[in-house]
Amino acid sequence: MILAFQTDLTGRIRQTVSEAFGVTLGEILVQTTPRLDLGDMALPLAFDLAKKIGRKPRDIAQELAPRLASVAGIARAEVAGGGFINLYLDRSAFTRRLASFVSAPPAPERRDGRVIVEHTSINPNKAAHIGHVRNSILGDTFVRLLQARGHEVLTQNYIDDTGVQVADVIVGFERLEKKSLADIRALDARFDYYCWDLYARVFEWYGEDRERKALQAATLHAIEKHEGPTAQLGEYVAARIVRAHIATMARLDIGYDLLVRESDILRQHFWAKAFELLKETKAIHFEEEGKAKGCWVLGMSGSEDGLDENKIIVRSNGTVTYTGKDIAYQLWKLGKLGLDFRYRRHEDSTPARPLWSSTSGAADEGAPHFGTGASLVFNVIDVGQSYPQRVVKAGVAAVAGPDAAEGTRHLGYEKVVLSKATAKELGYEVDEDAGVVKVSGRRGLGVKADDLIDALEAKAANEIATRDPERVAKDREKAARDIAVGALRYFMLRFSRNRIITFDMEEALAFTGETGPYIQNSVVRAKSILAKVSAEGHDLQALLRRAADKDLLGSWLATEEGSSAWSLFLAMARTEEAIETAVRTEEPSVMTRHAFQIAQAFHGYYQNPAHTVLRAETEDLRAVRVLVVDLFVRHTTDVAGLLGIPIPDRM
RNA sequence: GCGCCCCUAGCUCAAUUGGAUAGAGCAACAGACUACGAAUCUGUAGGUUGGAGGUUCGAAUCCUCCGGGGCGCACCA
Repeated sequence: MILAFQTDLTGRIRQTVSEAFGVTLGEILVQTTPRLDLGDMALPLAFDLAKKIGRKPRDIAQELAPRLASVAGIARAEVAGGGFINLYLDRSAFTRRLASFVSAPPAPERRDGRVIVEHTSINPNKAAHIGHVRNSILGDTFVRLLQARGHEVLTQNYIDDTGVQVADVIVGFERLEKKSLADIRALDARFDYYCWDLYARVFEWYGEDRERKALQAATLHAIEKHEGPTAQLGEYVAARIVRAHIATMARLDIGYDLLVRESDILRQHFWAKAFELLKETKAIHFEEEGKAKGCWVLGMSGSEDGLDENKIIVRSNGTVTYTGKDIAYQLWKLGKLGLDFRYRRHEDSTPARPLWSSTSGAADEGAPHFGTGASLVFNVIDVGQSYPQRVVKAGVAAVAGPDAAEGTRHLGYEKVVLSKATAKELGYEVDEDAGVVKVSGRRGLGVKADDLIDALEAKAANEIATRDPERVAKDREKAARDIAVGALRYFMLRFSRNRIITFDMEEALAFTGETGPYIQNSVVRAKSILAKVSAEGHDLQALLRRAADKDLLGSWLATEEGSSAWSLFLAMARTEEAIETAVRTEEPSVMTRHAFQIAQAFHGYYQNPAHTVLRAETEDLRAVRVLVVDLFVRHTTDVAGLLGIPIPDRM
């Protein structure tokens, strides 16, 4: 609710400054003050103005402050420091505005143009691990934030079902285990876990005899040709693993609208079309000599980032590289390819969350048209892929122009490594000199996503059992699931994207301090207060109406208790701003900190025994306290929802 | 060699993108349950922001140099 307020405010400031100094201001920065007793908002604009009109910042501030004090919603304005103008809000009016906003949040204004977010995109050859979890949680949360900003979002998960990683597992099944499709179908072990081990074994097996590595290329070729038993096997294995990944991510409340399979990109001849476009626009050229003789290369020298490099797109044997396929895919996302997939409903589609898949078979009737193009595309891919992502962007720029390239965003994030302690705990051999341990799919080294979630659930169930032994098992399990999800999502989001996360089991399992469960706990407590007040015969609605009185609120907010509540109100009002910042800076961690700050403000308020609702000295006090708790519950449930953090009934 | 990222309290991270006295969590220490559930709260201690220069009203943030660590620069994906 703060954005509309600030828009009004900056409009008035612009007008006032223009009248007083005849200067038109650009962007007007509205900041927070270091401490609440210095005011609720701070304006550093006198510093900029000082340069423009050649006067001292403090003098300018002195002159402006009294004029701003008359703006609606501002109680008073003071000059502080070298020339800050600090604004004190009309707490009563602001709180009433907040209350109506929170009890009936307006739908965000719809923005033009569709946004595509691609995330997860795990190779379909083994179980998901913690690195993938970071990707998916980051992407899913960003989707939620975009939607909260009014964007229409299409969430995609790219399935590289014709890649070498799948081929490796197929080599394992065919050569190492001598299994047929029927044998594999009959496997009733956890399939993604089975393949995790098999994949590691295949690399050991390759290592024993160099000749064996040739099987990888042959198998890949068979899969790409989409003929014969090996290709059938590849299709089956990839599809089954994808379903395992979907199930894993569903535990974290992560879903998709569309799965795009690389095999369909090949069979719909997306690349052939993209190749034409790249040639037409002279984005790529044929290399007659030198290192890349006989290849089609994309020149990067003319690109904006000034890289003086060439990237091979078509090999001398005529096959296209992954980067080339990615350019085709990216052009499709932007609606610039002129081709579309056919679509079928996926097996894991539900009425609540429809899921579609690209297909080269028959299209389902009534399937949506996903290929109409997006104005903005976010690719959630680890930061190690920055270079190929830049190449893709350069290709897009050449074919579709600078706007399309600008709409192609790499939402990069650093990797997740294991702490030494956790690696040891998992039974891996650890080099004593190493500070951390890198995960390695080839060596089967890493923490599987489902194992991690299981561990979190077990720990949460344990905690509940010690605190609340009477609790029935079913109820306990549901709460444990919610807590596990809250803990994991918060943990993966609280770091900036460019931070390497050193994953430590003990740290990830923590439920105290700056964690998801801290936020969940604050809301659960608040809800239990409301339930109790209601159970004692108080009418919550009547109390809320009573609290809405302007004078009652005004005088109470001036008290010490009111100030404590005020800091909470102000924090809640800033949610809109936090969402805007998180989306603009493409940094979801902004939101976790914001949520934590709100929860912390509430804990600070309600923990004070002098602020008890049940034993309130007067009905007026009970009324305003109910207002605090009620607003907090409603609002924080929504904020947690933006982070994908569920609120259990009890915990 | 070239490019990108990181270095902030003992540890893990923030700092509204150049703003006020650099803040949180964990760990440590001292307190608070006869109080709407203590997964909580209150307090104490902890800093030459890797180092040195520079830019300006103002620098953790921008520039230059140096040091330490990580990643990328495939006819792999």
